[in-house]
Amino acid sequence: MYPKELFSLLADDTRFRLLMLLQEEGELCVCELGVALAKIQPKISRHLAILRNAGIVMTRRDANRVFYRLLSPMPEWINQIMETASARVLEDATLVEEMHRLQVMPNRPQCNEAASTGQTHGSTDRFCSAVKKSA
Amino acid sequence: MYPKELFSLLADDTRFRLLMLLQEEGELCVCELGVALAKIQPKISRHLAILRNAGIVMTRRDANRVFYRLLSPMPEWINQIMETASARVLEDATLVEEMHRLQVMPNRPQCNEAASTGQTHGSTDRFCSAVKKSA
DNA sequence: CAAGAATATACGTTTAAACATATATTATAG
DNA sequence: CTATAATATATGTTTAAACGTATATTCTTG
Repeated sequence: MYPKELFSLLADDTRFRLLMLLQEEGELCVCELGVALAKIQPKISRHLAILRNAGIVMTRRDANRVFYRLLSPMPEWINQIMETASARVLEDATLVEEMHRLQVMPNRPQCNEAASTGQTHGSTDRFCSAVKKSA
Repeated sequence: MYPKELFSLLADDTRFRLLMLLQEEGELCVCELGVALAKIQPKISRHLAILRNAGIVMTRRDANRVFYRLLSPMPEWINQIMETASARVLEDATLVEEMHRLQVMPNRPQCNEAASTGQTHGSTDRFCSAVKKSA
């Protein structure tokens, strides 16, 4: 990935907040991210798809939830930039509000909640990095 | 400046290259930047204006040339991000080509060339940071 | 003063990103 | 199988950034 591409990803507010949240929280599913950012679902999914196609996040399916987290290992230069950005972000109130919405979220899925409920139909918990080729 | 604003500045290719060049070369006038990037003058000026209004570059007038350089002192977090980016940039050939075009530029102005030619009409060499308020 | 050089901006157009709504996909539960 | 939940994508529209061309500004030289 070229610096310009990374900066384009970070220049959109929704994507920037998604990445900051994943950096702080580690792993979140689409509905959690939607609640935290208070944005409608297709908007969250669309921006997550952009991040996924850029190869900067990974996904894990668990039942009918999809959990997102930052690519690991992350290239060091990207890591440095995101760390610097997140240090700045911690200084304003937005992230605090987002994390609060998460904490009071009704029916918030615990990580692996469904996975510990026992098997149902198909097997779950597979990882994929899903970098799609551009058109 | 918020991280999102910085990333928006860096997401445009012309602005990104302008900043990388200023970081490597220290101070360059508009016509030098135009030659290095091989772009038409209004395009260079327009993007320099965006950088200037964002407060990330400073200008110095010398005769009828205007020299640009990075804001100093630069906020540390911005500095970190630009350093990380420029380390990546040094790995590809584009910057080398740009600096070569500078070296072979005909009538390339030396820094302070006109200033050392003696006074003409008005005084020059004033600094300004020129952060314009947004509409 | 007029002429010319370097830079800046205004204006109308083009391009690309983001959007909301609707619908498709994938998986679970019954 | 059907119904429902979570997520993804397709489509047409809106918005904002970048563009090229033309022109204005600022300064120097004579």
